[in-house]
Amino acid sequence: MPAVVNHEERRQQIARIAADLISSVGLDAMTMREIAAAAGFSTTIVTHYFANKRELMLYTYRASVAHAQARVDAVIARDACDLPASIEALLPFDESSLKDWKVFLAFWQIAQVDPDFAAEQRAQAANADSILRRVLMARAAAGRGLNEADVDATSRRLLVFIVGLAVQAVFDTVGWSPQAQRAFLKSELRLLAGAE
Amino acid sequence: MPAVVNHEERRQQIARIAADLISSVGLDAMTMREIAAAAGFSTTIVTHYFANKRELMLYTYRASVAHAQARVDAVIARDACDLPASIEALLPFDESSLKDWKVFLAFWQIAQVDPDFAAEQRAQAANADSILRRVLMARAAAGRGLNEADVDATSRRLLVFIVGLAVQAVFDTVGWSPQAQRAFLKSELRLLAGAE
Amino acid sequence: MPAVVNHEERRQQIARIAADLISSVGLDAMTMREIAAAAGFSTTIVTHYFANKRELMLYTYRASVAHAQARVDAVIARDACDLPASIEALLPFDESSLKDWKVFLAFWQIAQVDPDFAAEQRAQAANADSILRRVLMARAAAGRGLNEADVDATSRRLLVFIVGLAVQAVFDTVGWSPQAQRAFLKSELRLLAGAE
Amino acid sequence: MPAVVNHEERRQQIARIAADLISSVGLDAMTMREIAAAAGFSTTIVTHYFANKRELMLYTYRASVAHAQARVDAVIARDACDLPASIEALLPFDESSLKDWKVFLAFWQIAQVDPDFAAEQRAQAANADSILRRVLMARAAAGRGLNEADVDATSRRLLVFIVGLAVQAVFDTVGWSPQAQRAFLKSELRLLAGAE
DNA sequence: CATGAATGAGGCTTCATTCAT
DNA sequence: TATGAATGAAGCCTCATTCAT
Repeated sequence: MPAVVNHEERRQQIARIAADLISSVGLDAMTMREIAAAAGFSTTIVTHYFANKRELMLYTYRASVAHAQARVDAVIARDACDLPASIEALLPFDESSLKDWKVFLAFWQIAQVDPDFAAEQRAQAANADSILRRVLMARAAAGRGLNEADVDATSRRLLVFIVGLAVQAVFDTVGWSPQAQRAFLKSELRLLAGAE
Repeated sequence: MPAVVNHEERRQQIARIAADLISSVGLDAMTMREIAAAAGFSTTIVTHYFANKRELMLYTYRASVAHAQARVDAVIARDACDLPASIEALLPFDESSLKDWKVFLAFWQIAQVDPDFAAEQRAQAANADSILRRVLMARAAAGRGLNEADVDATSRRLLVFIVGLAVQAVFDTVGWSPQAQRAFLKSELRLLAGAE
Repeated sequence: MPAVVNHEERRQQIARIAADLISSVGLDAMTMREIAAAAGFSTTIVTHYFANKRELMLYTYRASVAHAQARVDAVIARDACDLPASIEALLPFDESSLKDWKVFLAFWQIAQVDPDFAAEQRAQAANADSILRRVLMARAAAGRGLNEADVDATSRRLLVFIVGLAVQAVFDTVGWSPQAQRAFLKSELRLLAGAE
Repeated sequence: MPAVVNHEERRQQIARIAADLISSVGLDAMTMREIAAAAGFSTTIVTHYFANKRELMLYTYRASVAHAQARVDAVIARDACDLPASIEALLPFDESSLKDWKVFLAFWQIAQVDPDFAAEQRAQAANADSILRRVLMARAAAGRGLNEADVDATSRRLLVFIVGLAVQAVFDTVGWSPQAQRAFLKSELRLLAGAE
């Protein structure tokens, strides 16, 4: 009997290490060798679980996107109308989400010139947008907040807000502490509410 | 007397080529060889004008920042109170500014782990903020728009808005045409004006 | 299981090739490429077994020192009092020892400015000295030759003699044939014996 | 009228700088660039005075040999029979002669594989030998010391002694201070005198 | 006489990858 | 499944040298 190894689990483990390296030493320093060393494996094993470095990177990118998705899913499962919490789930509020954003930024560089990574980026944006829209619709249906006609524009505004804030927070974790982000978010939402 | 060549001019020429390569084939594909080939020079000449690839990259980054600065300076020289035009000057409205933003995004990946590039990023953010504040102050002094007390919060909001919008525009030039950006900006400014 | 290759053996094989190149075409012409070509391998394999060219050079230096050590050890194992044979084992008497001396001379240039190579040179000198002292002491104990009080001065004299002769022999293999070296050594030892 | 520059003087100046670099940072680090920088000149000027780096190196080698020659000439001019002083003039007794020996050792590496440098090395050895012979002959003629029949063997012995001692002194300037060298030389000469 | 510009060759090293075991 | 061996491509950089001024 061969050694029992959960294939998908291993891929996730490797991708997690890759993400750690990206956020700690940068995308350029994330070499196959470094990943293998950090995992305690031989170099060849990475090739065994991923055909390419490219595939590994795509997998890592998608994994980070999935993390964000999971975070916001958990919020919505609790309260489908909780807009502030949904947005917070998408922002770099804790170490884990900050790492994901660092991965995002790192891959944006590739997404500019690589169709597959660009598609992934687009999918991520579309997904975030649909999440926001769903929450906004739920709120509209519940009579809380704006009417359905403004959902489109508002979700778009919020996405721009989220991306802009997250980028700044990545580079200035001190100035953009969770509290600072929350306060800023609150004022933003107040502004939007007042606009109605 | 040696051959007459403007040293600084050559550096700019090389940096321009580097920026072109970054925005067209990506930062990773921007090799010394590629730059030299694109310039029609030998590989060694790049080292002749830049001690390192690192120095060349820093120079290229700073040059792109300077472009944006020059654009907004031109606007302010015309009318120090023109907030919409100032912001447009900072957004990826044309091919030239779009290229600059692509360079920014590319270097963000490095800025995450390299202190010098991080400093450059911070300087850029601080500079954009001070520009926005100056315009806002001028407007306040002219009695147009908000009072001075809100300048801080507003400039911060605008910067987040600009970054968030620019990032999206880089990845979706079709959806975020200049017209779309301008319309979005107008609604944003209206929102802010209504908030007073 | 991986391909069966004795790691240490390979390193020795590569170092031997390096030494061959040094003595045939010179230290400067001993490039990684040349080594790989001479070994019939790809360039990268040298890096596979040695982290640096520097490490490879140090290893090569040490290997040559070890050769000399092994030669003299063999002599002493046969007869711990055989001073002439011990000295001959340290001189460039045959092709093999001549090659070692060429390697020594080549690395002396580096030892002048590099601490690690300088340390290696010092260790080699100290080692040769201790060998000579041991033989001299054994002879004194056996009642053959000088008394113990003169061991220090004599070993020092012999070392100077060996180095001076070897250097000349390296540059004039014709004038300093093994026979010539042996005759010269004999007269030197007679001189020392007469001095008692 | 062109600028008055003594061609030969310039060559010597450059060679002196080259020798300084060799003894301070090593032969490998003695690049044309470094020489030019140390001289305060442009790189091209070195090429202007020396066709090749090779020519410059040969010139530097010969200059160092000439230094030693000059030192011993001065001694002989004072007293053609002063054997100890003649030998001291050939040993690394002061900073200047030590630097020359460092240059010698550095070029030995090249002399092993380059005919021209090898010829230079041979010429140097022959020259030192003839110097020693001349002094020994003068002493024999003056009735001081050995008879003419032993001149050949003795000069050869002394040359081996000088080279062996100098090499050690280069690597151990502390252990082989001028005093230590002088003492060692005195005992060597006594040994030779006693052998008669 | 002297310069900076420009070149081409080649150096070491690193990387992702494939192969044989 | 997992390994170390081995490869080839490509990276940056340095050097000595030549050219035009």
